[in-house]
Formats: sequence, C-alpha cells, structure tokens
Amino acid sequence: MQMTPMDKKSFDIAIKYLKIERIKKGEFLVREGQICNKIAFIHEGLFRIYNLKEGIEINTCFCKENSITSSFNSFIHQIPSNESIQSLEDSVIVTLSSANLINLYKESSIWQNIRLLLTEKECLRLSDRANSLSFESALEKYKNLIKYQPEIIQRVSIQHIASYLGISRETLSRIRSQID
Amino acid sequence: MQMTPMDKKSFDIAIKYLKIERIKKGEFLVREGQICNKIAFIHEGLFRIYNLKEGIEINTCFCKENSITSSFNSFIHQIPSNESIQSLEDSVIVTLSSANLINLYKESSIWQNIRLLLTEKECLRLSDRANSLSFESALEKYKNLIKYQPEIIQRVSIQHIASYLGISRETLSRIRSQID
DNA sequence: GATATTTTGTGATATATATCAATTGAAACA
DNA sequence: TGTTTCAATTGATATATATCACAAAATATC
Repeated sequence: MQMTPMDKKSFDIAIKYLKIERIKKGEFLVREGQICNKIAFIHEGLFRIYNLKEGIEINTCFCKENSITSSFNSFIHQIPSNESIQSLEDSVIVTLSSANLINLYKESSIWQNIRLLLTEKECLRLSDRANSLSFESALEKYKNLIKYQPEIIQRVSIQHIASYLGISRETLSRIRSQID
Repeated sequence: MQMTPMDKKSFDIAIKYLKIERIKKGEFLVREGQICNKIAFIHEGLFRIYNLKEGIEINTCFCKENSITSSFNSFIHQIPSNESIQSLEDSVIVTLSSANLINLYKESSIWQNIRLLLTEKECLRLSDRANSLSFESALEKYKNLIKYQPEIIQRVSIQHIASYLGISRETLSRIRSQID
C-alpha cells in the first residue's frame, strides 16, 4: 500500500509513538502468513509488495521514500498477511505499531480521517491497476510506468518490473530494446 | 462500488434523510462526466458500473439488492464521474444525497466509521479484481464468477459478463458450451 | 403471429504474448 | 583478476484469446 506524505501537524502528535528502524536490502517487513504488526513510513529506500500465485511471485506495489507501506489488511484487522513486503534497497523507516495506532486514535480523531483518506486513495490506485493490467498491451503498460513512476525503472530490476506489469521478463526485454 | 448491508440501528438514524426512487431497466443513476450526487442502497434490482475504454464499454462491477451503489470517487469529492451506472432490471433504491450525508456525519460519528469500513472492503474487492483480471485464464475467471457471484450469470447477458471478465463475447460463449 | 432487431453461438484465421532454450552481460566473490 | 552466480537478451516455437464473418436463437416491435 503506497500513500502520500501526511500533514506536518498530525505527524507531530504521533511522534512519541514512532520508532526509527534500519532495514538492509533483501530483508522483510512482513512475510506471508505472519500478522503485520506495524505500519512503516519510508524515510529512505524502496520496498516491493508481492503475492504468491502458484509458487510464482507477483509484485503488486513498489513503495518508495515519503510514502507508507504495510500489509494493509493484515495490519488493520490483525489477521495473517496474504502478501510479503521486502526491501529492494537499504532503507530507513519510521514505524508505528498497531497498539500505538489505537493510542493515536484516542488522542486525536484526525488520524481516523487520515486513515480514511489513505484508504480512499488506495482504492483509486487499485482501480487504475486493475484497468492497466487487463486492458493495456505490454507496451502501453511499460510506457505508463515510465510516465507515472519513472524512478521505478531506474531502481528496480527488469524481472521485478515485468512481474509488476503482469508480463514475462522476455517480453519486457524485447519492448525495451524496441523503444530505445 | 458494492457493499454489504449495514447495521439496523445506524440505518434508523439515517432514515429521515433517505428517499425512495424507482428506476426502470436501462435508466442511468449517473453518466460519465456528471457529478454523482447520491449514494443508492439497492432494495430491489440490479445495476452495472462501466467505463469507456477507446469507445468500448468495460463493466467494472455489478451491484444487486442489499448492497450500495454509487460513483464512489465522484460522490465523495463531488467531481465529474469517470464511470456510468445503469440499471439492468427495474429497480427500487433508497438514496442519500451528498448534502444529507454531511448532515448524517454531524449527527452520528458512526457513519464516518461505516464509510471507512465500506471503503476498506472496496479495496479488497478491487485487489481481488486486479488479480483475477490479469492472472486467471478465461476459464478460471468464469468458474470463479459462478462460485462467488452465481446470480450474475442468471441475471446478466453474456456480453456484459464477458466485458466484466475482460474476455471477448465469443470466448465466453465457447467456454460455456464446454462446461455444460 | 410475422417481421425486425438484438443477442448468442460457431468456424476460420490472426496476433500478442508466453514458454523454452541458448547466449551474452553484469555483479559478487574469493 | 579471474571465476562463479545471477540477470538480461535474443531466437524459435507454442498457445490462448481476439477478431472477423456468418448462422442460429432469442427478444422486441408492429
């Protein structure tokens, strides 16, 4: 789940509940089957979220600095996650535990609102993704990635991008050589 | 946007803001480009939500009795809708205007909560849809539709179902003759 | 009830993309 | 610096599904 920066004031209220963590490249924030016990504000670095579909990893989201990542449904409802979150670069994150999130809600109602806004934004992202995955050609998908998330192409390996776009490694490779 | 029934008590609070409407088959709740000014609780009937993609209608959701339909993003933010909602059967709906939704929020904070829950549920639906559209074969898509939304197959025409599943009319027709 | 219109089914063909296999290139390592 | 390991490219082939064209049902209209 990728989200935008939040307003400064609300952030200050939360500061006592937050914890800074350093994550090495390749380490996991959550693994499938675990309950996700925190939400992470990415200060520096990059993560991928992926599912397993018949033993194959399908990337569903890349989350970079100044956004939030978490296994959303697992975190909110404290149920086992159906997805894994792995860092693709050495990263610095600021985390909030589910226990402290409840404290935060008690302390300031603005956080409930923020949660709503973020969730609505996630709906839009998922809706766009559904359309892109099923109604765009491989070439269109790649061009739109360049257009809307250009940094991803610089920072993520071809195989992970192909998985995210729902096309094969080979097809993406051929598309790239055509474009340049 | 399809949602589940809500709790009786919250519903009673809202009752003075609600209005009953009858919609004939083929009529529209919203058309693309209009601002969606109401949310509809479907008492009886069936609707489809669709987008235009290069002049072709793509169905994104079917909404039946005991669920809610609205052009979600348009309604919440009062911006022009990018989708249309059309009834597929003569329908009876209970509507709430955006103005009255604000009244409702003032009167009872539970409605903010309900909105959040519904939005989160919609996220899950969209996430499932994204996966289904891009990683399932035509046959799997159809089988899952039978499994999870069997009534749709009885009540909706083949062409609309095909559009919803992201496959061609002809392919769906062939799949159906194989299965029976 | 007969005719027109729309929807669905079936066959032939085209096409985008997957898959398999081999090669090249790049990064990690000792 | 050379060797090992992993990632990306390229070619050949297979395959699912789209598209086109037409026939058959079903539904609507007069």
